[in-house]
Formats: sequence, C-alpha cells, structure tokens
Amino acid sequence: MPELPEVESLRRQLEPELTSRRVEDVWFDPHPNVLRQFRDVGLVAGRTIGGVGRKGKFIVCPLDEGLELIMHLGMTGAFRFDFDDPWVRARMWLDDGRVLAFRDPRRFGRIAVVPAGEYGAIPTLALLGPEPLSDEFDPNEFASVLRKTRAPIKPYLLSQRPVAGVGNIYADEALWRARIHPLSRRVGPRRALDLHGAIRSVLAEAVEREGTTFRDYQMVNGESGRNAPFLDAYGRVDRPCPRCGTPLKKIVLGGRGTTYCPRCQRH
DNA sequence: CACGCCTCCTGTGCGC
DNA sequence: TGCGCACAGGAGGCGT
Repeated sequence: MPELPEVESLRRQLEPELTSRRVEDVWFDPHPNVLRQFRDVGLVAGRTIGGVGRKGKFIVCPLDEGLELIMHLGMTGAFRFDFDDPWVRARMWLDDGRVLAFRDPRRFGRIAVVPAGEYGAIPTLALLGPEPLSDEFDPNEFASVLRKTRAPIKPYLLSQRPVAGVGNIYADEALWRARIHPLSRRVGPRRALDLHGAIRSVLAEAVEREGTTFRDYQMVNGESGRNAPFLDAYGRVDRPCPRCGTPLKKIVLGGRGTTYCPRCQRH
C-alpha cells in the first residue's frame, strides 16, 4: 500500500536519522523468497549513507564508493528503529548504536545495492516516469504520452511509466477527481490535463497528511497517516459518491480492486 | 513491442 | 467455533 505519499513521509522521517550514518553491519533473512528480492545487500556494510532520496516509490540512498542503496517497501514493508519481531527481514547496525529494522510480513519488499544510477536490474526504476510533484511532470508531455497508449488508463498509471509513484489508492482517487473511467483507453488532451492536475493535488494533499493508512502502512514511529478519512473513492464501494450521491461501483481491473463512480466517470 | 495475465507472500475478515 | 477461501496490491516475468 505504500505509494508516493507514504514513501515520501518515510523518507522525511529517515533522512535526519540516516544521513552521515555509517552502516557497521547488516543482516538479512536467508529465506529463499527474501534472497530473491534482495540484491547485494551485504555491500552496504562499512558504507556511509550520504542522504535519503526518493524516486517514485523507491527510497534511494547514495553511499560512498559510488554505490546506491535502493529500498522498496512492496505491500507491507515498514522501517523501525531498535525493533524486533518475527517479520523483520533485514537489520542495519548504525554507528550511533541504533539498529534500523526492515519489517515486511509478506516479503514483497526489495532492497538492493547498485552502482549509482545503474538500474538495469530494477526495470521499474529504469523506466520510471517523471516525479509528479516536480516540474519534470509536464502537463503537455503527459497528454502526449497518454495519447500514444491504448491500455486502459488505470493499469497504465500503475505501470509507473507515465508518472512515478501512483498506486492503487491514488489511481482511484485521481481518476475520480478527474472524472475519468478507469477502463478508458482514450484520454484526450483536455482530460489528460485534468488528470495531471488531479494526480498532483491528490498526492500533494496526501503528503501533507503523511499518507493513507488503510491496513498496513505505519510511519517510522509506528503512527498512522491521516489521509484515510479524506478518500473519495478508494475503499468506498456502495457508499454515495461525494459529488453526485450515486453509489460507487467496484470492479476488478488488472487483478486489482477498482472503485469509481458510474455516473461521474463515464467512458 | 505493448499489453495482459499470472505469480510471489501472509494476515485478515468474511460466510457457512 | 472452526474452517476454507477471497482479498489486499507492490513489481517482475512471461506469453501473445
């Protein structure tokens, strides 16, 4: 469930704690499914963390020696300090005596150490679209990209290619706000501009509220994000559309639950 | 080659 | 009460 606002909130919490810290040692769960998700994690031992950045849903930390630490929370990933339970999949001992724990019950999270900027082994990061809250997310370019695809708009948004960081919750929210049907295969320039604005506003508001806690997402201190009560579409099947009162409808699209307003969001 | 479907994993909540 | 099952959804991989 962590999408851009959740990952950005975590990044902001981790940055003051991790910047300039040296990683004394690292441990990770030898479970085969964890090993498949992790790549060269041992290389972080002895390295100093230069900062905590973010690209879409990936946390990207520059290390010395020209390396980068890439962390992705998957569905249930979380960071805690000096924390232990059976779902901790990795630990990093820091030079201030604290231990950063990566907790991930479902083992969908990923951690990798790569040469800085070399993302060939991480395809979604290599092909990542523009950062939605930065100037690189250009409305006209977005419209032009949308014109070229024939995929239904929602799964296309989830691919991370037209724009970075949008997941299931904020895709539903942005499409509802822009009044676009999630199955729409043709999003013209006018609607593309609406969607561009909706993505920006939905994400920016959620960042301000430190993310949406629907199930699993927790901040570094264990607290929940405050955005859930402000959701208009996601998770509100059969409840009235906040705009027109029509009961919201739920379909499965690309294997994912999708909630939308059958009246406001037409094909 | 873009697209669509399946898989990975485990906790939760529902109906019977 | 207990069981079985659908569901939650990140990204990767593979078939068409």
